[in-house]
Amino acid sequence: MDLDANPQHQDSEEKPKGIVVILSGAPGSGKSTFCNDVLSAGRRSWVRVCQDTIANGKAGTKSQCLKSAAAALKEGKSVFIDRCNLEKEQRAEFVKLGDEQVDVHAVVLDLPAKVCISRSVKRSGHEGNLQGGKAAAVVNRMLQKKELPKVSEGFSRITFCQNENDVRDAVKIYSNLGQNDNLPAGNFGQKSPDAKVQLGIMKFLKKVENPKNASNGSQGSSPKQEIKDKDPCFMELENEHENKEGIKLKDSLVDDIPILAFPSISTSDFQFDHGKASDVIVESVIEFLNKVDNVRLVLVDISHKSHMLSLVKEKAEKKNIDPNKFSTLVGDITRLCTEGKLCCRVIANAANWRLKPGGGGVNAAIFKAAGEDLEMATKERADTLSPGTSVAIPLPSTSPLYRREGVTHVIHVLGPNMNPQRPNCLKNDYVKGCKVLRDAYASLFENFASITRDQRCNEVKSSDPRNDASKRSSVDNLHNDQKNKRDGFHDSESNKKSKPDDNMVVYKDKQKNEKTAAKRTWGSWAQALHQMAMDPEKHKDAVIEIFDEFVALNDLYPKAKKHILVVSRLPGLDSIADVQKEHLPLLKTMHDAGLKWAEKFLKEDASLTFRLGYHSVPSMRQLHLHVISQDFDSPHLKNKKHWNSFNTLFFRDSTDVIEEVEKSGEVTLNDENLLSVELRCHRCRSAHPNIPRLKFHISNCKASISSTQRLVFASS
DNA sequence: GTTCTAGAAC
DNA sequence: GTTCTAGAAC
Repeated sequence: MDLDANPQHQDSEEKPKGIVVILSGAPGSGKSTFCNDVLSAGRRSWVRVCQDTIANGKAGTKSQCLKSAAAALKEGKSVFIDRCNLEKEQRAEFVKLGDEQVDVHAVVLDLPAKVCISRSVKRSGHEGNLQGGKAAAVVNRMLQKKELPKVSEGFSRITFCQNENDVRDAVKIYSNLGQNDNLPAGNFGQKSPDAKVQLGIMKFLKKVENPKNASNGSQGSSPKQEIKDKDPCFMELENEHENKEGIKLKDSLVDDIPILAFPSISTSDFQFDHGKASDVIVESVIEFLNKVDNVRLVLVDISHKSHMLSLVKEKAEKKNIDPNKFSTLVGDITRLCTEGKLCCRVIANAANWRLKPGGGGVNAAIFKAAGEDLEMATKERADTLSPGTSVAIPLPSTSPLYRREGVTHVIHVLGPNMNPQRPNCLKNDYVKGCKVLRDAYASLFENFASITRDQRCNEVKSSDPRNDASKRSSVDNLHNDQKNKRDGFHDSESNKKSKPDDNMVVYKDKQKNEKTAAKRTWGSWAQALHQMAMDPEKHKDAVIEIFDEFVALNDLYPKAKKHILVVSRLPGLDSIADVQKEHLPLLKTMHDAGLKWAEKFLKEDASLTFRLGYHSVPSMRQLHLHVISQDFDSPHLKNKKHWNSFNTLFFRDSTDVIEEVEKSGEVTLNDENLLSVELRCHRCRSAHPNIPRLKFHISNCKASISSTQRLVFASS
């Protein structure tokens, strides 16, 4: 059902409606190209109102744009508003151009930050004159304030484009629009509100957003108002220095709302009517959200053109369901976290009654992604499932779905079957069908609620060891804040708090022993640390301290002003993957040694900040703790892998490692895929297209480092 | 882990 | 043409 691709002809009696299309996108997102492409198709009389050129080819004001747009509409033309329009407030005046005769659309060019930055940086002679090195900073800052348009702002149609293909499709749709055509209303192509980059910062900025601006109620055109009226491109350039310190990450931006991602039940292979199913989903969601606070539900479908998603989204909007509590999301439910869309601990599976892998669709995908662990864990809990019920399966931490995505529970749900080819077909009995489907969702949500209750309970219990850790040293100003990560980007770590039951611990230990039996092999170049640890006397040049349990040495290729390694001397303990409970005293000794060095360096230079931790998958053999200052000011930091190995969850803070081993006897390690994620500043989380630009940025960024990391500062 | 370098990206 | 990345070899 390609609702959005087919223009609808208006009744010839009716006067054709005008359209205002408000483009929304960062510099470099392709707004001007979009307009020009549509204009050149020439099927409708369009006017492009561009703030960058409105004053005789030069930049003008918002009110000039409004005037010009209104005039064009009066002449029966349709209008593109070509300015960034990233924030609701910046769009509001333009939305008011709409009336019975004029529809207001939004086209959101929500392309990856990296793409916009690269384009902005390289462009020359762009009308807005946003070029060169400042572009990256500007684009990042603008994206942090991004508020995606909503129908409730007054748009009749919103088209979201997340990549070039989406843009091409949208251009096609508007290009094909004749003077007497209009387009169906609604949202098209939207991802979850969480899918955007830098959500954490955005949320924070919203929360504390400049109290000084809040009082801006003046109607006249004060100098302040004039700046406000300018397109943010300009504002950012003019105010860049003032704004530079504007970003401060705070604990308050962290939210820890349990999320359930679930597929639509019964509407795929079981052929349940989509209209009825979407009603049931929306009603069930409302009922659940009325009972339970502080949870989020996300309906997920892998297809961009999902009929179910658009139906549900439309109905949810009509019912005014808070989009923060319930939303729809296009994505692979088995890869939501690694795809950067959503990190949730609990996912639902549209299961079959035998609770067996295979078939197709979501069921096959989830069983495949979770591996044998899920099959075994499922078998322990249930053999079959009746329609209208669900069963929650705790996922063993050895499951790839747990390790990679942070999923702690899979809830199998069985809905009603309307497919005569499958068992227990209800033969079109939708009275019964709807009831069973309602029961299925109610059972699913109830299971989810009970899991979150358990997890919350365990989180309270688990807070103690951390306090112990912080008592270990006077300089150990470790932040014992919530561990939840701010950006939802690779958030698996915060998911590891659920306390497994005793059976699970036994099971996990067994798996671990099997795993350690197959040791990894190390190349010749990976032996250097091992050799130094075994025979430190021979390496006096690098070694700075020798004890029975460990040696400390200067990293041969330091990635920051101060970067040392504390290397264990225990034979056979090659990496953090080999660590078990018996190694806890060693880990603590190494941590204390690392802290002592950090303290020493801080006495020499109090401006430094340190982090102590391990690489999830080290390149060098022999367990070693990195003690590294957070300036990352070093010519040896040359590539993406270097950066990401210290600035993603690939780097495991020593304190967290100790805590996890104390609790569960092993450490959660994160995937090497993290080494290739996009480059982000460790302070303000802005994205950068390449290493040289990132390094330039971090040399200037003054934002404070996230307190979710275990930092060591100078004690004052 | 680094170095070297082809070729992609700019 | 220059910059930057990523894969192979060590």
